[in-house]
Amino acid sequence: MNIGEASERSGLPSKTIRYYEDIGLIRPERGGNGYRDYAASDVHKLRFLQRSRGLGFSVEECRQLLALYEDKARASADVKDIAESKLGEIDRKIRELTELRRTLEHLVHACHGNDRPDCPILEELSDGR
Amino acid sequence: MNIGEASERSGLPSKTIRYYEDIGLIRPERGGNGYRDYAASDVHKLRFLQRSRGLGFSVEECRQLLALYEDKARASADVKDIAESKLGEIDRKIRELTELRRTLEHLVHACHGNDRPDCPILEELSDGR
DNA sequence: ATCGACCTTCCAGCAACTGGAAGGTCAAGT
DNA sequence: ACTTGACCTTCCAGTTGCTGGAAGGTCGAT
Repeated sequence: MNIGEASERSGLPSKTIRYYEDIGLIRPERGGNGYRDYAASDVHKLRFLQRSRGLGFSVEECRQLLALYEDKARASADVKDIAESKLGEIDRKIRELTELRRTLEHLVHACHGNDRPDCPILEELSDGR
Repeated sequence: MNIGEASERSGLPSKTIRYYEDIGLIRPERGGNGYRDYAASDVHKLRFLQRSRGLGFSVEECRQLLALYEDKARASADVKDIAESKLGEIDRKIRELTELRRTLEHLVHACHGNDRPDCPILEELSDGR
């Protein structure tokens, strides 16, 4: 199947699929006309990539997960390790954002938001009390 | 003052300060030797940038905030608008990450994490039940 | 004089794509 | 047979916000 159909079936833009090939994540066959020719198993991998990227795994982590996925003798602990460290990262990000949110909300509440120039937000950014 | 001192006082790496100049956020004087020469007001702006970047504002938003900061006739509502939309963005990100966290945690819990190959995480990534 | 710490510019690279140009191919319609 | 338009190809450049390094100039102290 051509890249357009692989794109539709995997939910990834063609550009992204070509990019994934560039960085060695997939290797589709080529037809006599030079067109890429995707097998069902390629589409399967693309969907795998689409989902794992969507779960916040980096492309490099996806590469590892894909390798584990294809290694029929893998230990599930290896996969779990990756997922757990990603979970930790997500937790860290959520904590950071929540902290940010608190600060910003505090500032927004303190600001009158009228047409006069005095603004606690700018004051805070300026002198960082 | 030289860039090294401006860096220390603002908390921004020299590289970043030069970059901010490149993209037109600040314009320090130059000494006879070609060295950048930062006034106290420049350092003030750099700290402003350091704080607003830290609060999650993009460089372009920082540019707007800085312009408002320098416009003594600004309306505080303009600043509040920017801050509020940023707050909305942060909320969206937190929601997304929380959703991600839930899915990932579910998967991690379902996986035995032993040395056998069966792994619910890979299964989910593969067939996306 | 010379050393090290500073400063300068420029070029390249990170992640993970995305956009566009220039051109080849294919299937359908006339 | 010819043309149209949708598809495909490669390659180059841009995005965001820096960061690293190379090659070279300058400064202050010894």
